[in-house]
Amino acid sequence: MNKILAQCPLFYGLSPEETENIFEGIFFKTKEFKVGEIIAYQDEKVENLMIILEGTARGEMVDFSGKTIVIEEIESPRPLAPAFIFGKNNLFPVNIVAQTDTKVLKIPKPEFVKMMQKCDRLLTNFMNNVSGRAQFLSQKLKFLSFNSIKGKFAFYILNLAKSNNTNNIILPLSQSQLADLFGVTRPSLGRAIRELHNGNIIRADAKSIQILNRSELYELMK
Amino acid sequence: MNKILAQCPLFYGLSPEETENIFEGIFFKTKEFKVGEIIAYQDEKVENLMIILEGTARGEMVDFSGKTIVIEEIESPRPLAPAFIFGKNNLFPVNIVAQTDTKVLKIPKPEFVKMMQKCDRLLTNFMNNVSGRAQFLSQKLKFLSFNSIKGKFAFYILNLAKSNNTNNIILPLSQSQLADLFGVTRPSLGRAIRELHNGNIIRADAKSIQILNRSELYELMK
DNA sequence: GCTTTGTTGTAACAAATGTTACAAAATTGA
DNA sequence: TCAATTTTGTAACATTTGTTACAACAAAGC
Repeated sequence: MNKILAQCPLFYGLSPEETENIFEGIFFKTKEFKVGEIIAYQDEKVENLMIILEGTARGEMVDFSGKTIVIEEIESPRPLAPAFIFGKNNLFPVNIVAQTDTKVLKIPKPEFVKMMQKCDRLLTNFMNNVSGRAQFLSQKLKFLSFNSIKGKFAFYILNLAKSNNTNNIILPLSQSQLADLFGVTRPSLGRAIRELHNGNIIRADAKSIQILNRSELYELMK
Repeated sequence: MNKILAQCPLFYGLSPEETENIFEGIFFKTKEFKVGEIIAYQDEKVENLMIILEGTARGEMVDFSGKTIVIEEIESPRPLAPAFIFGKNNLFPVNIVAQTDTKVLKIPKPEFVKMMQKCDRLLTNFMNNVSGRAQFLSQKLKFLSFNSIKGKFAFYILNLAKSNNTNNIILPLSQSQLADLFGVTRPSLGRAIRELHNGNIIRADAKSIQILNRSELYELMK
């Protein structure tokens, strides 16, 4: 088991011996699920840290109509919904279904707290995991907050320009991919780019973009 | 200081003596800022847990709708950007500005880790805080993913109906307030409600809503 | 009662974006 | 090289939402 766990983000940087040590005196169990079985139910309280040891699971979002949509695949060895173990509303956000036969490690929450107190590496790994998720969501929300396509595009190319420290950018994605990323349609994005070009805010030629008027771009992000 | 900290979410449930104890042997410092001074810069690396002991600070945040940027006030005693201390991209998400003269407690990250390992209450308090934020963001993002006004409204009233277990709902907010919540304009929301009414999906009379066709509402949420 | 204030209903028009469709250009593979 | 595929440019039209404005109505306070 410890070999498997070494690949898990929560146990990064820990040798099998250290991991062995952390589990010393800790109560935990493993449980197996057949294909299609539900590992955890939406809105069920999260009482354990669950780590997939073998197999694959998927998070199914069940909408009101009962029609299911697959959102995410969780491969071994990865924790299930780590951001929902603590917090005020610590319920599984979605149903978790076994996509193959799976083996799951279950550690009760108080036991996991003990483990983190024993090992600062485990503590920071877990923190990094949960915080990383909060940061990811925060970014995504910020991105959604630019309400126009031009605003999103402005934000996008200004970031590219910042990291390259230049006014000339080569778009690393096709317009279709960008449109998907922005959650808009491809022709709409194309039109937005064209309008920025015609307004002399950027010069756009296929994948190559030159920034002509930075302050206008900032303006669009408001 | 310990009296102040007792009011801070991270130190909930801890007596002044326990708090005293946790700080034993921990390196930390306090720093004071005048009105208008910048306490932390956007994109600056977060190396310390910072807690406002006196005064108020403000940061710019995205609101519920994701559309308007509002100024969030951070009053003492509260931690600054706790979700950005750990994680891969641990940079301050926004500028944090002193709104009054403020006094800030700074605890270096490794020292804070030590503190959490000493005290499981502090550990779970911190976890609850960060996880709570991830859960909050997750909810907001889900809400934003309903791209039409009708979809948002459908989601809203179905949730109300679920918690009351009925088809008859009294809206607890005015249309203006709802519109703000959804990040849309009041007439647009009014029109959406009217159209649902005319389509015999709901019966709407001022604040009173009756659900006539659930499956249509589910459909709108896609 | 009356006035004030806030809430709701509604309409005309503007702006932004989606939808569909097609052609030109670029890229890729054989 | 050449055909097939992907990417890009663009247009016409539909849909959604925002903007502005005003009237009807209700609630609250005097």
